[in-house]
Order: sequence, then C-alpha cells, then structure tokens
Amino acid sequence: MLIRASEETTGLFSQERELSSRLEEMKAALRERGVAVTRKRAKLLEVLLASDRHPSVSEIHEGVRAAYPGTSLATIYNTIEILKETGQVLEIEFSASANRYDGRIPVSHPHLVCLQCEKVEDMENTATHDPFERVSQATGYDIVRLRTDYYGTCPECLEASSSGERGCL
Amino acid sequence: MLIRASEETTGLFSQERELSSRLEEMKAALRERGVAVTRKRAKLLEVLLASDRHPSVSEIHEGVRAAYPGTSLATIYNTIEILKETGQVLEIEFSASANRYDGRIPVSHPHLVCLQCEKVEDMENTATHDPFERVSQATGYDIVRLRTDYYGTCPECLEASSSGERGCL
DNA sequence: ATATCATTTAGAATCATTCTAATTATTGAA
DNA sequence: TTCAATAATTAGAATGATTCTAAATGATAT
Repeated sequence: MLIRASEETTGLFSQERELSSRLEEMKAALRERGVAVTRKRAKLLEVLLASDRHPSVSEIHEGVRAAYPGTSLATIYNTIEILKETGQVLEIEFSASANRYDGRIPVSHPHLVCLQCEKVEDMENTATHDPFERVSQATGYDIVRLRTDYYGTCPECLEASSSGERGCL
Repeated sequence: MLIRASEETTGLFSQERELSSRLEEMKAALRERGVAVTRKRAKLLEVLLASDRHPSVSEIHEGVRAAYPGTSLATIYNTIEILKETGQVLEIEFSASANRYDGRIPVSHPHLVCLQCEKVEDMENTATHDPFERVSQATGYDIVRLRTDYYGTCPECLEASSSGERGCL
C-alpha cells in the first residue's frame, strides 16, 4: 500500500526518537568532517529536521534568524553544502524555484511535488526501482543517486480550484 | 534487460522514419495551437530532434544560428515554452546548470545523468513505476508527470579519471 | 498598398546561488 | 592572560539561466 509519509504516526519517519538521533547523527558527521557545530549550525539542523516540508534555503534562513537575527544567507548555503558533501541532506533540485532539502531521510526516495503550491511530500515507495548495482552493471555508469518524483496537483489545491474559480481575491 | 536507448538500431528511438514523423507531429501541434511554423521554429525542431543529447537552450540556439545567424535566445525560449505547453517536449530541470530538453520522447521516462560531463541519456525502463492512476488514487494528487533519473559517472568519465589523474592540462 | 496581427529582437530585470574579501570568534600555545 | 593562527561568518558583488519588456520586423488578408 502506498501512503504519505507525512501521516505522523506511521510511515517513513514517525518517532521523535528518530528525529533526535538523526540530529545527533548530523552533528557527528559535521565533527567527523572537521567542522565545528556552532550554535547557528545546530539551529540550522533543528530547523531542517523540524518539519516534513522539505524547506528551501530561505525558509531555513528565516528559521535560524528567529533565534539568531544576524545570520546571513551565506552561512546557510555554506552549511548546506557541507551537509550535502557528507551525505547528510538530500537536495531536491528545481530550476524554476528554490531547491528543497530533506534532512530527515538523506538517501534517494520518491516525492510528491505539487506544481501549484510547491509542496514537497515524502512518498512510500511501493514500486521497485532498479537497484544501483543493476543499473551500473547494465549501463557502465557508477550510479550514486536516484531521483523519483511525481508531479501534479495536491488534494488541497484541487479542492481549492474546484470549489470555485470565483475566489479570485 | 536494461539497455541504453542511444544505441541507434534498437531501443526507444531507432528509426529515422520515427524521427521525421515526430517532426511532423510537432509541427502539427504548433499549428493546432494556432502558431506559425516559421523557418526558425522549423529549424529549432530539427535541431531538437537531431541528436539524443537532450540539448540545452543554448545548444539549440547555436544550432539554429548556424542556419539563421540573427536568431535571438528569446525566440528559442519562446518556442520551447510553447512546445512544453503542448506536451511536445520534456523538460529535464537542473538547478546548477541549464535545463535539458527531450523532443524525441516527450513523455516521462528515465534518464542517466553523468554528474561529470553532464551527459543525459535515455534509459530503457525495466523497473515498474507506480502508474499515475495508482499514485493519484493513493495520495489524492492529480499526477501529470514522473521524473526518474539515475545520477552518477558515465563509463567514459570513469575511464578518463582512472587512466590517470595526470592528464591535468 | 495598408492595416492587422504574430513573430522576433536586444537588452533590461529577476532570482537563486556562488564568490570574495573583510570581519569576527574560537582555540591552543607561550 | 595574551597572542597568533585558524575557522566561521558577514555583506555585498558577481554569475548565469531564465523571463520580461517594449520596440521593430514580418506576414497576411482585404
């Protein structure tokens, strides 16, 4: 059965316990990489893990600034870059809008993307994708990542647009 | 079996016949849409279909300029936009570099992306992805598109980097 | 011919991201 | 504690793909 991971008590990422161990994992990865876990960086990790919204850099920036008002955008970009390099965050690229980041599940997994409200949700994977080794063998590529995203209109946006084009305020 | 579509005599898109009927299809779609198939637009379609390289806008621009030197970038963007709207081209989005376009197979299908040389290849799909209807049903989304891309290093780049880091000229 | 409408144009504007060079914090040795 | 040395952070400039704008050109039909 295919369900949305955002349903909080089941699915891909449910337990608060998992969240805090994920936080520790990320901090450990930063230390291992040889960079300090500063207060701003710690806050960034928190913000990143706080929601299943797959936040953009500027959303993260706002979250961090709520605690540390002087924080610059560059700090967010820098830290995200390190997280990417250490495999601690999954970057979901968009060309027409800002990239989104998944710190909860930093490995390849499918998403639902609403083209209207730009929501990005995790999706349980029921389909079987070719494992990297198999693709590698068949193509000669060294495969490191897979992107599987379904694009469309989310139920809320469908509802909003069906219950009246009139609401044009 | 999983093979690369770029092998010319088999695979997803082999026959020259298919290419020219594809060209007519695209022209028809433009006319149906109510826009003229000008010489520049016709050339653009040709360039788009000419290779399996999944060209970027600026590659297409260069191709068109070879025949019509004065052609502006805006014309390419405009026409690509119309092709997108009519479902005649598949846009493969990248945030860190230019988007790529697939006019040969304008419907969702998987790709191999080389992170080093930025090659984009079609891939035969052996894995079963959840059909749109099934995802729609399970999630409430109205799904219109699926992106399935494998990222890694292509055989040529692997070869180049293994046969010596020395070649640093 | 000429009025109308679509097409094309050059260049400006936008926006996410990256870069740069200077400033500020932190740390470890004297 | 003091003083380098190193890392982290900063503001703002630079970049680059894309979109926008307003003017110019081209085609079409009477």
